[in-house]
Amino acid sequence: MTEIETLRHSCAHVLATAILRIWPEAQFAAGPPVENGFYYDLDLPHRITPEDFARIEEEMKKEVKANHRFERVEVSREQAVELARKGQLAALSERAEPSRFKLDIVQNIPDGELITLYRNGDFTDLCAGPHVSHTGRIGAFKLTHVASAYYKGDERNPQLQRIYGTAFKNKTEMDAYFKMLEEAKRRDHRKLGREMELFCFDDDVGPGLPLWLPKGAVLIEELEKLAKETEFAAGYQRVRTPHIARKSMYERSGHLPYYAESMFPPMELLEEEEKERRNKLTLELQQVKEEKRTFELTGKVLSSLDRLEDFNDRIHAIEQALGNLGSRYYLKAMNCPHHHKLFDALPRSYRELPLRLAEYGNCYRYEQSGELFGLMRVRSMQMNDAHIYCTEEQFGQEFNAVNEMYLKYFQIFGIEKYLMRFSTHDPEQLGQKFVGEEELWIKTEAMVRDVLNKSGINYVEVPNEAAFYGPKIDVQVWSAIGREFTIATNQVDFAVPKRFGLVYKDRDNTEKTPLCIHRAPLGTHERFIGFLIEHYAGNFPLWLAPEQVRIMTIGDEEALVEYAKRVHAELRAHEVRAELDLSTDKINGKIQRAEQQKVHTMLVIGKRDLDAGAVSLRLHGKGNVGAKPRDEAVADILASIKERRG
RNA sequence: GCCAGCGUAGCACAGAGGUAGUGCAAUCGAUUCGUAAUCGAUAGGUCACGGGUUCGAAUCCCGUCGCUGGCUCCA
Repeated sequence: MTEIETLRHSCAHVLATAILRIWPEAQFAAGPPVENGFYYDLDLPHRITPEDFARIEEEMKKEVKANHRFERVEVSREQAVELARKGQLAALSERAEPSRFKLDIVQNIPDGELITLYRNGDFTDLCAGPHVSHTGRIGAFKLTHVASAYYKGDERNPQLQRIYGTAFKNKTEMDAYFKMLEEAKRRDHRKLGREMELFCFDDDVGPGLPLWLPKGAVLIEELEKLAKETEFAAGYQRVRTPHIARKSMYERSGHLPYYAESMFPPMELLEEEEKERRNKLTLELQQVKEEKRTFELTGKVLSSLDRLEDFNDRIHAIEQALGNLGSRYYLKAMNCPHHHKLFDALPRSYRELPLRLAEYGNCYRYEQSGELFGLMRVRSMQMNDAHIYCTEEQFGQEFNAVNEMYLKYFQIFGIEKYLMRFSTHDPEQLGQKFVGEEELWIKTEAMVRDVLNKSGINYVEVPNEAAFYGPKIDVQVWSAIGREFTIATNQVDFAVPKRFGLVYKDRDNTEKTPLCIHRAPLGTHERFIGFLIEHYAGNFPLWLAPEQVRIMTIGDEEALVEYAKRVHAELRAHEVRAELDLSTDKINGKIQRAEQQKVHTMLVIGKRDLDAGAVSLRLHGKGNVGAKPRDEAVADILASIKERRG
């Protein structure tokens, strides 16, 4: 535990002490330090609200001022259990009620582990420590919010009240922290998205379904352009698939019923014609089954079928046709099955591999309402998806190429703070959580690890987190307000192609099942753009900026306006997103507005510029950078856009 | 989905039982200006929605929807 964590952990004890002074009946569960502070979970009939904070903080101040020593006491398990039963853990003094959660926690401490208590003043808690020496060491603290949390994080357990707070060595550090939080809030993509008119939500459309305004659509189109160029150069082929598919496909893929809850409920269609067909098929099925029974019992052949397998095949075919009747269509929650179908649409040869099918696919996932979060967690998303079908021999190289593509993108966007999380299988759970292909697991994981090590990327390996069909790499980033998100993913799949019966004809004329790499380096437009808004604080580089150039005149003399219009037309002819501000505001007002709207480049044109055939250049956030000949300025802008520079 | 808080004009906010207010943005007019706000006028609201209490509800109560902070979840 770091020094600051220790301090915050101690503050959690002080919080518990204060709460007990006000509500002696409070029952405490766990109170650890967390990333920017600490919390304590408690059960209390009174619902604590932010209005109570002042009162609680008042009591906490008294504890800090009293400067009690944190005293460490080692006890045996029996002693700890006894104290919990007597209600003396996470408590001020003896009380009738046992310390319920502490009792449970004590009983779950593994044998042989040292059990310690910590005392500050008349408060005693079960705690492994460490703590600061005295409560007075807590220089500054503040309760921040109250939330609820399931005991031990398990949905089946009761919900407790969780009080969050933060603490620092001194007030200066705490003030700096809250200032930083304010700064982060200014970057919040939800706020900037509204202010910059990038996207919006509408109650009639539905929660988690973002609508992209023209300026946001620009970001989407630019990212797609980048992806298409990059993927074209890397040998990908673009495909397009529908947004819906029949239930049968998701049964085959294995996504149903496991993921049905995360999918929008199906659309059910059963038209007259289909009803008739259902009756016909049902009759036929009965007939074939009867014939099969007769065949089994007597060996007599009543139809064209004359082998048991033929009967079974026929029955299976009818059942399948029936299953597709009265069609249930699902909105796709992932693109892979559709792409698998495209792989399967043509006979494939080893000569075609690796086959890389790419699409910005629209997916729909019915995320829990409480999970929705701006653009970062939505219900409709446009995914930078592609599936690479390859042989085992090709896998290492393909996976590495994908990885390099990630790094290329990160470089373009200047993304430095990220973490690659390599999720692997758990040998204990083969055949249950993970497909039972031990050799392939070990082999592909070794290949992935090798790629990661060779590229020198910082990564952590997380066992037991892989997809059921193979190991994966998730790229984690953090939003302005500190939430962690997977921004991109790269997964190996050696199971689903088999379920789809995907095969290619190999050199030796045998049919083989390809490996599949699922990859989405730019994740979804929604999350990626949400992240970029915060990453750039809305100040997009020129090539991405929704409004790249704004031309504004000083005054509205006819010759000036003509000149400005010519510059404007020239830029637009080169597909530069340039706008013209011919309003009657003073130049200061025009600049103010353009700065607030985060227009990347401002071309100020006054009489001096007109006479010199120049334009005065101003860059958002950087101020006036001086005049330049008009041709030079235009050429610079075009070059910067082409090279995707700032 | 669960717990809690919040929904007032496009945006940021005020009003806390007696019939709706400010700033910015918008619209119209005047202003002609060299790098972050020229002046004036006008318009804009079923106070999220539905029900209840009351002589009277934006305000109090209940329900629904949405948002926010957490928890759970995240192929």
